[in-house]
Amino acid sequence: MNSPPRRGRPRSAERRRAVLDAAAELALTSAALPTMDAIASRAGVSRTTLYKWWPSTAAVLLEGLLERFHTSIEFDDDMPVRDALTAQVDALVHLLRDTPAGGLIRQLMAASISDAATSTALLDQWMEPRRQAALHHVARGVAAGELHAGTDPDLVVDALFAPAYHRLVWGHAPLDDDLAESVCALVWPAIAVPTSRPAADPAAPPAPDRGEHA
Amino acid sequence: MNSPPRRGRPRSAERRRAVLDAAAELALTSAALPTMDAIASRAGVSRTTLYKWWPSTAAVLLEGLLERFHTSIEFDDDMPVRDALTAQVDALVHLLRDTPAGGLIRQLMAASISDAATSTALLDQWMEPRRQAALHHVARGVAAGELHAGTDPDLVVDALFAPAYHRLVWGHAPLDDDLAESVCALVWPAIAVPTSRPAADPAAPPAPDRGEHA
Amino acid sequence: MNSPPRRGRPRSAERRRAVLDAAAELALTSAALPTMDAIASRAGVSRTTLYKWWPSTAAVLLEGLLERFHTSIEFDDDMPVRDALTAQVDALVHLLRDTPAGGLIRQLMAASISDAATSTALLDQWMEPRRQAALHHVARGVAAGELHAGTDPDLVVDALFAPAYHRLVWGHAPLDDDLAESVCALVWPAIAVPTSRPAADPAAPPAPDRGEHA
Amino acid sequence: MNSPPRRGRPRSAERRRAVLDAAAELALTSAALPTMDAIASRAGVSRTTLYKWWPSTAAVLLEGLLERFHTSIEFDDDMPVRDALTAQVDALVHLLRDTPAGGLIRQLMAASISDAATSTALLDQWMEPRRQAALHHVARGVAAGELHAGTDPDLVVDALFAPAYHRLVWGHAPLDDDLAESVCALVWPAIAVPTSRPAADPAAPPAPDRGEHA
DNA sequence: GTCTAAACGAGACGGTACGTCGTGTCTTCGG
DNA sequence: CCGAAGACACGACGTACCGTCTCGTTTAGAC
Repeated sequence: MNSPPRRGRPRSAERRRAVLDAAAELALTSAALPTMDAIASRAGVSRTTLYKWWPSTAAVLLEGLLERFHTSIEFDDDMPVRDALTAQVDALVHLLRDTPAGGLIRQLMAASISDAATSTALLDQWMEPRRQAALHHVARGVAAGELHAGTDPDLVVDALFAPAYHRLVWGHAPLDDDLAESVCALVWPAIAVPTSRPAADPAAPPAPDRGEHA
Repeated sequence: MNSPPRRGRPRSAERRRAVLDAAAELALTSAALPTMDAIASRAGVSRTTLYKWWPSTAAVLLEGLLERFHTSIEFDDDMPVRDALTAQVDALVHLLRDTPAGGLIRQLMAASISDAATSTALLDQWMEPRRQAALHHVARGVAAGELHAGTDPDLVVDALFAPAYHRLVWGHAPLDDDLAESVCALVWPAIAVPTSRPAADPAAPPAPDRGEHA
Repeated sequence: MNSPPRRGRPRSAERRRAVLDAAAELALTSAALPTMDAIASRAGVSRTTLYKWWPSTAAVLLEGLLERFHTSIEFDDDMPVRDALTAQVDALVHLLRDTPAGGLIRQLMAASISDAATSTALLDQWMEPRRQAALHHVARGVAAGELHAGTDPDLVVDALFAPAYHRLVWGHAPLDDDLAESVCALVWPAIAVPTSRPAADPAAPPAPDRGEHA
Repeated sequence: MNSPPRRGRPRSAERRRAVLDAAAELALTSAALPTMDAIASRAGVSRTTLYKWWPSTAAVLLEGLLERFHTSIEFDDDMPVRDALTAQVDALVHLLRDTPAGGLIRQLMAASISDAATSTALLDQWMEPRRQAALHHVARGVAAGELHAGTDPDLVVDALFAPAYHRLVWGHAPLDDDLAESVCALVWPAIAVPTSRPAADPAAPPAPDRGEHA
């Protein structure tokens, strides 16, 4: 059951770390993707080693990115659906704006446009898990009768997340603190099933929808 | 009022055309940005001439893009606001999906991430005119009382356009024919002032939902 | 006998001067041959004009050189042969060392090595006139019985002039003030017919020839 | 005492050879200095490699030249001084006329005029060793009382060698078989201490010195 | 005085070579 | 077998001059 009796010198974990860190630092201090040369010399590692374990700088960057931010996806199923979705978008906004992830994602998006392998990897390992988590909450909402049955989950999820990426890439507007909340508020009326409570007060019901998240 | 008495050999319009066309063709048949070398030889033009008029391949691509699609922005002020916005988004979706513009925009977005000059140019000359046109319609709607006064125009415009770019870049979902309509429908309930129709149903007003947060 | 009835605008003498001067100045302030571009802009003349009148920078330089130093060749036939030859060599040494001619000749020699046209022009218009003048004096010496009849004039002339050019090009030793005199003294004993002086001391004759010039 | 434990891939000797040969061939079949491009493609070597080891085509040429003709300098101290010097000049004449060295030297002289690095290298590695060897023989002659004590060694050496280079560069006269002998004969009477032979005929001595070589 | 043909200025253009940078592969040695 | 060092081929970069070309604009002498 244990691994086969590995022969030869084992791979050095320190060097892997050094490479991932060096790549991230370089990516964040320059507009363009770092070069293999630069990563190698910054990490104090030979180019040979680099090419042995990663096919491109984008691959290095992606591995570092995923390792650092592998959490930040899961959310409680006990949360109200709207809160859960808002929290996810909000987490993304903070990630993109306040952590190195934003810079790395920018570079990786650029790389993925001209490189199919990067594109696939980035989609599968970064985007899809987050999309699936969001889709899960949407499905939960539909199942619970909180959301209209005809809701297009993909569209809703894109509508929620796209503005954040859009502003990250184009830079024409800031990633505000309340962006997540605002976007959810913008989408919610169209998908939420009106709660059939006493309905006594026509003005009240909608209010709770967002009063507590602002 | 005529042009100044041009000295020297005039610039060749044919060569300009050949370059713009060659660059576009190359960009559309390969994943990565074409090289200056490739554009020059494809266009039958010397590299020197290329560098004389354009600083980078992205600049060539952008000029060709703008020249081909300089229209497609203007919309009738007599249209209902919602129709006007939907038409704009729809025009973008068709441009990105059914014309070379989609491929060119992808490449240019990638380039703009690592090159500030391209970023500025693309934003100013492609994105801003379209954004302004959309903002104009939103303002018109607010002025006419069709949209809530507190509407955040930037957010609304981003919410309308971002999904299309998002799908173009990530490719995780198609640019459907009805994407524009769907996105507008998703956003509309949150921003539209309820028409004083029979007004029989007091539960309808999603409106109060957001009047105060914009 | 007069020139044909010239039509059109005549060539500008000022520009010709400006070009020749600019070329010489540039050649003297840089190790390498000046470029056509540099000459043109320095002279305030268009490149077109330059190419119209001269095929290369070497041609410009040569024309300027010849114009400036077209004299400095002729010497008196009444001078003693040895003095005449010494004076010629001395004139060359001063030209190469104390005037711009040295720098120009260096550049032109370099150019002539890789360009046949320059080579021919330089040989015909610079070297040959000087060689012929020297050969004339040698022939005069032979005719007057001052020099041995078997003297090889070409060899003697080369022996006299070569050291100066050699030092100019290689720069391993200076062009001394007394170089001309020293070289002549070195060659003279071998070619001079001994004057039938008292001839008392058979060992002495060669010594005085160079004792006083060394 | 052995070499340090060489790390990395060792330099390829074949490529070095290929480059040196290609450069020499190109230099000999064209008037101008070969280009780095041409050398690289002729040698089947990448331009990068070329630039890694040599800063210019002149450097390549010089290295090839020195390697091929690194001998041809040393001469026997047992030889009579005059014979030794004549042999040296003769060796140079043959080198310049009958081997590729002549062509290479021409190109290198041209290059050295406009490039200080080439100039220094050519002087130090080609000219100086030969000059020193000649100076050695002259010093030997002075020490042995064969040459006048006041002889200027630099001048004598230049007088001996300059004519050969002069004719190589200017091409106005051929490098004859007997050039070395003729030049030595021309210089000898001025520097040789008369051998105290019978000294019977005071008029004869100079004559034999050159009578037979003219 | 025109007329006119050459000289001239400005600058676009196709080329060739430059020297550099980054890539990815290969070769050799040491841990 | 891992890793370091470094040679190497390749492709693109952006620049410098080259020599040619195509315009428009002088300008002095011929008519």
